[in-house]
Amino acid sequence: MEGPRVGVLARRISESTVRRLSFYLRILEEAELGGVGTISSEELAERAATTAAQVRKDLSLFGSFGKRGLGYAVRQLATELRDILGLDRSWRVALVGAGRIGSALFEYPGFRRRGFEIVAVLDADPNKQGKCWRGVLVRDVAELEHVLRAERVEIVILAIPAPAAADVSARAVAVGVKGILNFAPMQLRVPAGVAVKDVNMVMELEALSFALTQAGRTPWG
Amino acid sequence: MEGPRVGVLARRISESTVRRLSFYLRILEEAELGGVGTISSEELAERAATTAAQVRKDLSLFGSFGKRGLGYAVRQLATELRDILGLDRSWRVALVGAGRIGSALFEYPGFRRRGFEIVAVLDADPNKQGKCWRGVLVRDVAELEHVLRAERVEIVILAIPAPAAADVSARAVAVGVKGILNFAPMQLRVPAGVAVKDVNMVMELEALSFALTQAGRTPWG
DNA sequence: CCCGGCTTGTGAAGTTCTTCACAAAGATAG
DNA sequence: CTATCTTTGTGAAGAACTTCACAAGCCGGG
Repeated sequence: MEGPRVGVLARRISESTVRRLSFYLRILEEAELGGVGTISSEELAERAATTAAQVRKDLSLFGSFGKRGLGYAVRQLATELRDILGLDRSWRVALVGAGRIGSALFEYPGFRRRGFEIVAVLDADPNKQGKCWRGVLVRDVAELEHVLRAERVEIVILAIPAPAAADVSARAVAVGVKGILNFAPMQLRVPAGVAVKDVNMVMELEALSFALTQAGRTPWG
Repeated sequence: MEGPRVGVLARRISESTVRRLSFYLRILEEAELGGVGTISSEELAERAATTAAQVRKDLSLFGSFGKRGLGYAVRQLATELRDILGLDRSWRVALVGAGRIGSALFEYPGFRRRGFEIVAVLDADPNKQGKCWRGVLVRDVAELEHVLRAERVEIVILAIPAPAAADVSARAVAVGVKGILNFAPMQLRVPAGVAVKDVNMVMELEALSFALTQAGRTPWG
């Protein structure tokens, strides 16, 4: 009804834009809960800690969703963004690594709320295998290929130590997984067409350390 | 002995550069363990999934650490990078939120290994308060200011739900904390001079969802 | 001691991302 | 119905980041 979606996507969308789109969506959903019907790029920008021009530019990459003089319809824009981000469906996710981080991720309600369903859990430790986590059996990581296929897994979360990550990643890719969320502190090598996102908490702390160190070294600290 | 450190830092260092520096450091430490004495920008680039020119540019922002015709001395460059990143010391960290994520973070050995010492844990839940985690008492978050001051905390990790994050963040900043690692899915507002890093796992999954959705929509999927 | 091969450090060019600024268009009031 | 006010969408300008390309410097061999 509005601008075309698919055709527009010839241009490459930057990672920062995608990150902001996620952010806008979260803000819109909050606003909708608060009963807000319409929102301007200015308001959206303020809550997302960016500029109004940036908001409009980001959205304009995918179409024309606003009304001049009025702003954006909150509910409609949220729907558009969910559609753009591929969140208008659910994703079948496997969690590899049933240690502390894996277990925290499994219990985290935010994933399911967004349609990411953890349909399989795997671990190399025999003591963890066979346990049942809220209806999901913890399987042997040796069965990875079988489980991924049987459960039609699309995204794999790696919550395992670095040395094991490369192997598991390669095997997952080999059976057709196209998305990996990697918590292991190492760079995964994947063929083109496979998306990897890294979450590296130590690196984030190191960036803080750098910032704090700089502050101490510069006069405007 | 080499180029000056402090003087060079007039120019702003981009976030991506800092991220890569952390990465280089990790690679160098691996190489050192492997007994490698010298490494070229080319090799470093390959392992960090970037380009040789990028590596040299990043490093050149802080000085001249290499030898032409030879490369970089692994051990020496690692030391330089630790110094640049402020990792030649230890940091006193408080963890707010003793839930699943908080507990996983507390147990994660990577933090301590890099000099980030969790010297205080706080939670709002009376059932968790009073417990002892490896020698660290879980305190009431109501005592935040007192604990942060008493323990001389420099960095706070927020592993609490979004609604509580803004309040705790403001109180931490008020007693002089200059660095915050935020796991809550919300944008914190902090005054200039305070560094915030966000870790948002749902957003990372959403970025994967976008990438996978795009792949399906484009011919070169 | 000199020469050829290799690798750094860095201006310049190229690319990508962000901000500016304004025409176009819908809303509202009179 | 017109005038005015608001806000979008978007070329163009500007800023930031990356890649190129090459002079300068170091090493090892003859």
